Amino acid sequence: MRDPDKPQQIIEAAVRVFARKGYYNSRVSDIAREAGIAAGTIYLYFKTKDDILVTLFRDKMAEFVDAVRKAIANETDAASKVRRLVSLHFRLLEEDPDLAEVLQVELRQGQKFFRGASGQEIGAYFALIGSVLEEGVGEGRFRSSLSVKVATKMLFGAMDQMATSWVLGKRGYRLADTADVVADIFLQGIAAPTS
Amino acid sequence: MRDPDKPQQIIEAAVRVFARKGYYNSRVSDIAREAGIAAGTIYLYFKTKDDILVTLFRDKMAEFVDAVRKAIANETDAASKVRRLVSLHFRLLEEDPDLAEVLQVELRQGQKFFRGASGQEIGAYFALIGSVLEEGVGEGRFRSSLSVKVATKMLFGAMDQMATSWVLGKRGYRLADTADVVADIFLQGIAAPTS
DNA sequence: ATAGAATGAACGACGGTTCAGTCATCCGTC
DNA sequence: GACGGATGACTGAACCGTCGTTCATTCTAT
Repeated sequence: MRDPDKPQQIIEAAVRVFARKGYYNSRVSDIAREAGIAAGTIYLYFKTKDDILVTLFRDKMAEFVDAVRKAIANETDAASKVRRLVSLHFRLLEEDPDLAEVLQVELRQGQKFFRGASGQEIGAYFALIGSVLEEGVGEGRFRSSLSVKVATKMLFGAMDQMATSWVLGKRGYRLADTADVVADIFLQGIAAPTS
Repeated sequence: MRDPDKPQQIIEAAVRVFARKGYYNSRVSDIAREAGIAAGTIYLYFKTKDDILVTLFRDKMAEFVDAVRKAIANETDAASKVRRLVSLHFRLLEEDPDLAEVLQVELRQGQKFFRGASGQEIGAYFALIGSVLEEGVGEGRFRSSLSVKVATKMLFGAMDQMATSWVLGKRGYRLADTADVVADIFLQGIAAPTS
């Protein structure tokens, strides 16, 4: 009988392999070996090699955004939500370095060549950040003149670059330890002038 | 006689082709056709396909960093330098959309798989940004407690994401028009508390 | 005439995908 | 309980199209 979570196992194997060698330098047979199955078996669960990457993006990003959404739901004010978001963003990547590698490095290729695939989920993350910022503007804590779109991209970009540097570097420090500094600078940047 | 700027022509052709299809989906013969030469000719000037990408990165990044360095040299205070840097960063990418596409999308792959190649030049850009921030701290305009390393990555990441969004989007607006907003938020974020 | 630049057809390696065969599991029959 | 056939997951060697790269030949400039 068909193993119901074999696709998941293949995805997990693919994350490890892609993290090590990158998508285009990974062989389907590498993924198969990593998953402990034959190359042909992968084609029982995925249409093509591309399909593996697309599914990986979709699953992992959706999971990621969901975790962040749940975590900030409890916080009461927008500033706290931003702090929590940054902290969790870093923590999630730090806890799964292979996934971090894949998301950080392959994501852009993904956005370009599998647009519809991951675009949805990335968009959801941007929307989530944007809604928090809107909330802060409503509270009067963030500048009323704030361009939420720009600020959203800036925060995401800042976090993303922190993560990328951490991934590409030797990982000689704890990424999550920088969360407060990042949140501080960003929050001060968008804060309403103290009346 | 060997044409002395044929390598340059090949690089320019490669930028256009990579922008269109991405590195791994581009054929050496595509680059040759784009450059109006035969495939074999490329191998008179470049050792391998990888070599084209590496050289492209090195040349273009060095050029980029140099342009920025020169532009900010005139400005008197650190804040103005930051404004000028952001503005030029966006303008340079906007003026050469193909290059923007390649740098934004392929750069990470590049950093990972051709590390030594582009790493040098990227590092130079980070160092340049960092030195401006140090200067601002020295002036007392930026927080004395500022983590320059973190702030550098945040600014770069913010600019990078603005550019990436612009590239991946329909380019329905002027990237350079957002430069002031970005600089404003960042500068307020790192500003010293008003005494 | 000669040198060296350019050509592009051909080569060979590579790797995604397929599919004929194997094997494990289940179920009906005796 | 034993047998055997049916089902379908799984295998992995082989296939085949795709390029990166080479090199014998042609072209061009001096």
